[in-house]
Amino acid sequence: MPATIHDVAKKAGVGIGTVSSVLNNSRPVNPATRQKVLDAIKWLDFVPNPSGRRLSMGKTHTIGVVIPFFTIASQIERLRGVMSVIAGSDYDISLYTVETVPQRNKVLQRVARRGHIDGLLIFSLSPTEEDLQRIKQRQVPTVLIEAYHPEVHSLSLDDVAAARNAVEYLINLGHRKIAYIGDYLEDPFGTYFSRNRFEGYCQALKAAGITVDKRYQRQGWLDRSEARQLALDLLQLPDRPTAVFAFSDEQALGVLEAARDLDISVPQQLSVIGYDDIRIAHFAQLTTVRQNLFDSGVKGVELLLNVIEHPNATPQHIQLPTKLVIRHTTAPPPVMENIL
Amino acid sequence: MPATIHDVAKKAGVGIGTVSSVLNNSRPVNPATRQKVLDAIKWLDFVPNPSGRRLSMGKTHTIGVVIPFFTIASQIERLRGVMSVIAGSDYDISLYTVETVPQRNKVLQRVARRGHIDGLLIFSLSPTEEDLQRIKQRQVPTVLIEAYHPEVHSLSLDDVAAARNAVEYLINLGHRKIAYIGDYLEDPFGTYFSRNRFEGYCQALKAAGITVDKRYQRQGWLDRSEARQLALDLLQLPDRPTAVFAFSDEQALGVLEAARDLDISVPQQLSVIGYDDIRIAHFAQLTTVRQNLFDSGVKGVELLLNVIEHPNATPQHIQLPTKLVIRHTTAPPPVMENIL
DNA sequence: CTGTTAGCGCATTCAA
DNA sequence: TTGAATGCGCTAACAG
Repeated sequence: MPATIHDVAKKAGVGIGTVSSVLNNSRPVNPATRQKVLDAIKWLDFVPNPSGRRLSMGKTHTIGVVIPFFTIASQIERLRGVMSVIAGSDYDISLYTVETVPQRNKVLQRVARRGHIDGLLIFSLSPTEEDLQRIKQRQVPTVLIEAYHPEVHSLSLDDVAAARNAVEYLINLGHRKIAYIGDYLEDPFGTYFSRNRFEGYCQALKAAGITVDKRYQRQGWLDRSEARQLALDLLQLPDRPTAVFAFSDEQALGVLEAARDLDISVPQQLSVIGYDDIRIAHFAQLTTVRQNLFDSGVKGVELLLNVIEHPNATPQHIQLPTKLVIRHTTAPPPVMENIL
Repeated sequence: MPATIHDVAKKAGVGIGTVSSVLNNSRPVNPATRQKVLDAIKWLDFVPNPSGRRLSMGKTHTIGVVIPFFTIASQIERLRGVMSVIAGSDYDISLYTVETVPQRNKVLQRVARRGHIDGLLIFSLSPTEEDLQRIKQRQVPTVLIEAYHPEVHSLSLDDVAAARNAVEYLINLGHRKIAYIGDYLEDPFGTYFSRNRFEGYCQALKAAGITVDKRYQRQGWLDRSEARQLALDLLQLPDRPTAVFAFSDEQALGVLEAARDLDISVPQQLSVIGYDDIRIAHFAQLTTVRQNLFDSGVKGVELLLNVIEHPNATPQHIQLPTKLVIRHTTAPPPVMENIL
């Protein structure tokens, strides 16, 4: 059995209060006594049991990180950002991945409460009204990343503008037949950004007087292989699009794979734009909307740590910048098309 | 403040022992009483405080997962495997990423003890003798994945054979000038597999009577951009290699990027083999040594859960299979070379 | 400056 | 079948 604070106290010939004091610097201790305690701690290889400490202090020193779509590279980049700041703090990270609705509910209903975690960092999941009531009632410090609710702190992107921007770029290159491959507009997790990106896509088309063509829209899971199937279908249309705007880099990569399957050269015959700028995007030379994913994780925990200290602060909503990164999967549409 | 077991007991008009009994099914409870308790629990939205439970039971219901090189895609795949089985258990995951030696030590010295976690899953980090003494002395159930020590349960690959196999494949294609780009043979974390893969590389060359040429060996961090630099250098050698065997897919991708920078076509002028078969490898059409990463995570926790139940089992060492996946970055060397 | 004690929330033992 | 009491390891308040 590991040593306890009592063992240390006995070994050092002092009371446990003194040991606790040197452990936490919670009150002045005579240097000589302190040294005795320190020696005992070292001798016994003592580290305080966190459960005892938690119970006593009513703090868990743990942050719950809730991540859906864990297969998606962008989530990992965010998590890396989170870990980089946590490593320098005295918090632990409890990881909750969400792949199904029951999992989502389990986390939000059972775990998201005081006594379990000190704060909750939620990626890409916008809380429902019901969730929100729970969170507020339980007073769990919460920060959303890439999600939004007016009453919860959040970091998010101006998805509408970013998507509109990307599609405008395609239009300026001369494209008219621009397809959209995205997530389901209404997904069971209650995300909202698919709607926003689609909205931006529509806005750009309308502003340019291009009719929004249903045939050029496809929905699927945030998954490369599914996007590939959708793109395969899309690219075999009699009047196939000359450009595709994808909801995410993962899906854009699926489109690139489909183009390769069909011997359609990119960007000569087909332009592709993604979203996120995950690390593979660079390798694939993908034109994409960059969001600084690592940074969003860093900023997210920093905000959460702040909220834990000041629980009653009014909700902040930080907009993270995006930027269109032009690489080599976009070009003007084939000339043939323009002549016809 | 959240409801406690006392609140439930009062609300239901019973003692806390009874509440605990229905919570844990630890002893028979009269159906009517049980229902009263259940109603109170639901009414109060009560979930037991884990710190209390932990302290009382001496179990944390938490598994620590230690992951170095978190930027590397292969680690994420393993973690996904871990999460997939944890989701169905009543364990939580505490994530510890290790990017520096102090971080490594902090985890192994402070966190790796009973009372903090019930078990430890360590990726890609072989414990030193000193680490081992600590682990054994503290009796922390531990499983290593892609690492090895005779006295700790482990899942690993026959790296030597897998690497030899890959290089033999290159030799059979006709290559003679085969370079190796790898991790540092002695890294500060105490991994060992870089040595093994390098050993396999050397074995294959020697068996074919090819001299192992120092000029064709490069070492760097497990990182794509660094591998790219190394490859840039390698490929500008006066008598440049016709094939590169990389320690990991990440590094192989760096080699591909370097080849692209230098307008060297793959596989016509240069063959490249990676290791891991991370998801990008498929997109990049990379020939690689496949290890089932997701599965290694699954098997790893399953073993750990088992060890937690049976702490005194003799150490198991499971060898995971590998397989050379031939895609489109390998081909016979350029004909010119053979003529000369 | 320091030892003692109460209490954090729970599981579990001992009585009843 | 159940209630009350004990202790898990710790922090913090209290008393000296």
